[in-house]
Amino acid sequence: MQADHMNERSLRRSDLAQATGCNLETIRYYEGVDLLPAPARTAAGHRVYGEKDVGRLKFIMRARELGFSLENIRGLLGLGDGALRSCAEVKDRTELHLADVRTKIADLQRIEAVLSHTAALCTGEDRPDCAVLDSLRN
Amino acid sequence: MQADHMNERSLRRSDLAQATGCNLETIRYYEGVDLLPAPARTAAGHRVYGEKDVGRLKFIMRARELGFSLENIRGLLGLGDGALRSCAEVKDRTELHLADVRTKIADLQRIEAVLSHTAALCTGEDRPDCAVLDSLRN
DNA sequence: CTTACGGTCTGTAGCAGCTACAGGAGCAAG
DNA sequence: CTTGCTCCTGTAGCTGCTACAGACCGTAAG
Repeated sequence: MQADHMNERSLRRSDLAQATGCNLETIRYYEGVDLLPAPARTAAGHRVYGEKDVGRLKFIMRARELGFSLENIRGLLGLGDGALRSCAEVKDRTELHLADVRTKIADLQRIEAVLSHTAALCTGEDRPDCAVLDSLRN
Repeated sequence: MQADHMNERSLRRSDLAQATGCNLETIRYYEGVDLLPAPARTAAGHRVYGEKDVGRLKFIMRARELGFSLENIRGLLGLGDGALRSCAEVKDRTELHLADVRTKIADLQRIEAVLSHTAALCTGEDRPDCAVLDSLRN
């Protein structure tokens, strides 16, 4: 990291990784799938990033933590099919995603119920028959 | 489907798919990854299945529905590193998986909380600023 | 100046767990 | 015999990375 001209620091790829907590290779991957813009290069071809890239990558990572797909994030970033027009569109996408998350929670809760029920039936003894296997066999 | 010799019906791959609800190609895939045994073949090389295969595939599918990985299912089926010895081992695996499921539920619930909170802040108006995006930007 | 050690570059293969094709052969009915 | 379906194999694609190999580059020590 070194001073550039005014207040833009120049970051190497490893600096960007460090600044965001993102994996080094993932940065290159995100560039490849058009989530991060192709950065400037040094004469030798090394990528040079700035503060804007830090912000954008952090945005992406936070959205990933919330379970948005890369496709969805492209939408949130205003890429893809035309720029995002309004708050209303973002809200729509968010609510669709929220519905998805709620469905997943419900599914997992059903699974949790079945698993905890059958596990409770297990004696834990050394016999070869097993309540879990029986329930899977029907 | 036709009578074989005694009470074993012979099933083609499509019959097995139909009988279990499994995708046709997935059956071949499961054979490739050693979840289903390589079946007998007709003279022309077509796979021939029996009732045991139906049971085994149904077992696999039910375990998949409960979120077990193929690796785990191999374990439950007594493949992999030596046959499964006892009910106790199955119970162990089940409880490990159960813990995993509970962790995923907790994660998704945190996500749900954040998403529903930020979505609620949205006015849904046509202005370009957005509570969701702001929260992602920090 | 040279040498060593790291960083960076590219492209590609690998992970799970399928799904879907292409291109060829077989089989049953009309 | 031909039509139309199934079946066969192998391989590529999907998501979201991660991890190499092999080639450069850049810097600091000796």
